[in-house]
Amino acid sequence: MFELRLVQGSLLKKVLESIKDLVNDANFDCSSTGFSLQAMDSSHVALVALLLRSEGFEHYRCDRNLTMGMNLANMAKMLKCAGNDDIITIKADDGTDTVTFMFESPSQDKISDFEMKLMDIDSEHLGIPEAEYEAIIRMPSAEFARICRDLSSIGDTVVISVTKEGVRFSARGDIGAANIVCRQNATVDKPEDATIIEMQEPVTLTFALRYMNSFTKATPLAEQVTISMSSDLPVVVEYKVAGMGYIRYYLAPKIEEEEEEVAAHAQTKPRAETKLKVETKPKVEPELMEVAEDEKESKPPAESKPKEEPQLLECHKLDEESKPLVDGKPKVENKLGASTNGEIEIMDIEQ
Amino acid sequence: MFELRLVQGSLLKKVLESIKDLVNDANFDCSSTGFSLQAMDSSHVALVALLLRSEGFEHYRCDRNLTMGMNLANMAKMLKCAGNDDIITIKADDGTDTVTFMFESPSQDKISDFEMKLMDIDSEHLGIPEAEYEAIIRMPSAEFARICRDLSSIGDTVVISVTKEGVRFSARGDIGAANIVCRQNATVDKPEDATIIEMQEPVTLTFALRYMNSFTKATPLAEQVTISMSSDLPVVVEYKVAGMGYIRYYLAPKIEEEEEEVAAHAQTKPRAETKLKVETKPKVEPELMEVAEDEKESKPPAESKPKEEPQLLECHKLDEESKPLVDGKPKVENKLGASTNGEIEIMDIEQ
DNA sequence: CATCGAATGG
DNA sequence: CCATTCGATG
Repeated sequence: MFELRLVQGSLLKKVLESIKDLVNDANFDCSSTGFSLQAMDSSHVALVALLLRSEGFEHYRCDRNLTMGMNLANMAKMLKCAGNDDIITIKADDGTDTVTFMFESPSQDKISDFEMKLMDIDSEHLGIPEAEYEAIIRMPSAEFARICRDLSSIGDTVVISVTKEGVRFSARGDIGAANIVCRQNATVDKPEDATIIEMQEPVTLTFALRYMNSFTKATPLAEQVTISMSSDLPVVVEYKVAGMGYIRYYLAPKIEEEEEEVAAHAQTKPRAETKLKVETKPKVEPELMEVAEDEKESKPPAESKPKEEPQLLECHKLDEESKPLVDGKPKVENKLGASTNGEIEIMDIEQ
Repeated sequence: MFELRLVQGSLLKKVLESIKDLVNDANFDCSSTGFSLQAMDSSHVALVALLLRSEGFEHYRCDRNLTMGMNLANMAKMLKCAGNDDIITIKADDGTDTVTFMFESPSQDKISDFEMKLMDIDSEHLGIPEAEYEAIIRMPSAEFARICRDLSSIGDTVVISVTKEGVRFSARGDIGAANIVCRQNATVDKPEDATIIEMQEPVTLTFALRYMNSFTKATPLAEQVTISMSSDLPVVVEYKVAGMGYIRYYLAPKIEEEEEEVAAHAQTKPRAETKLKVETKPKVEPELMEVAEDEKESKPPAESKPKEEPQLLECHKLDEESKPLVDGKPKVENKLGASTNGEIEIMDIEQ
């Protein structure tokens, strides 16, 4: 039996709004650790990783690991029926192929339950590599969203360049070219307005704005966004889910051409789409999740540190032999970087 | 070299929103006097005249008169990328065919620049006639917009009748007829709510609501609108741009038929479109611009008074022999009425 | 269905 | 002044 209860139901609503445009169907992995999802977008260019840790819920019970395949659009539809102040309970009994969403109004005067059929989804189980990122930008999520939206009206592609002075977002297209430069401004006493750049090495990468704009659907979840970049690695765009975990989006960079070429190119023919290639992991290697320390201190993937003895959890499917938990709150190390299967590879398609 | 800097960038954004629906491509005329534009709408029925005087900018530099052909939709797109509080700088270097829009966020933490290609536009250089208007209505712009919108749901055409008692806007169509009468109410202590009618002669004119509704896109620019009318002359709908100048829209009246005929007509066949015919002035007669006194006192074209020796400025193209300026702030009289070229003529098409 | 613009609330 | 939401449009 699986049951979770979330008093701040609006969080779950926002989470679904943040991923439903990118992914049609996906498996939610339920374990004693938490409620999580990893999925590629339908065109296999981007990847979403969601983690909602069990500690973030007011009630959380997961007798056995379990995978629930859901149509995210339908799930979002149902969650839209919850008031923003409603308490949401998700329940799945063993041996049924349905999940139930329960919504309690704050006053307890209205109680709804919505039952949804589960789906059997070919689980491409994804290994997400950890990396040391050369540059990590932390900035107001609304500002990032605005920049991506603005640049979309100029071109399809954004070039993000990080230097010590700041970060530059550039686009060009038929009607002209644009550059937006954000200076570091950590000195603000309002931390939510800060723009902070941690840079080991200058990095310049190119991305499809279409996906960036999908990512920014998560803006309502967090006032700040973290953008982690390394040469030739997928960018990680992370939004924290307050007190519970995160949504991370991964997007492979477009293969860089020479600057001049890029410019000329943009005006003559569309650029080839670079795909984020993730090896599908056929239920062999257990899927891993990170349990980070308190939100305020947790760092982007690059900086997560091993804390305790790794606890492997098979989240992909029910596993009768799943390993014992550590006093009910298993500490699971992020083993992503160490994984030999399921690496993300950059593959240049069509060129 | 040409450069202007406007601290209240939202003004420029609004200006473009006010004209981009009416005009596709247009030449901006840059001179030491200011930044201006005259253009007919794409169907040659209406005319827009924009003037932003150099004194209205925080910085204004125009070494030589210069014409910049722009696609207004693209320009509007770029300006949309400026925040409402941003400072906007427009720059054009000599010998380039591009213009650069720079946006500085109030905190200076974000600086954007957008480069746009200029176009070579057949400049129909328009002479705009001045006239003594028989009736001038001054009223809240929002109220005027509301009236035009409301009447659009009844008919395609508005009849505006000015009498001493007030102004009547009428429309009729398949579903019925509507009359909206606004009384003069100058007594209000809130001047922005006042409706003032200056009338020498009762006037009744008929206009296509479609264009009126385009004009009201300028409503956000000014709390008051001025509507100047004379028999058989184009109406002038003017919105002041605070501290800088104006946008004026000109629209030729439809040829009046007898009231009954009009009613019957409207229900049987579409009315012929009356076109605003403007003689294209092939760079012969210098284009003139009005430099009005302080905004609060400046009057619509009909009432502008000669103040000093007229100063002619060739704004259409670089003119090495342009006349000297009066102590750097040229006072230019509106010579529109005196112009012998480029008159607006009413021409009844197709009937 | 999706995207864009307008109106309203924080 | 910015953000969200709703309505309208292609």
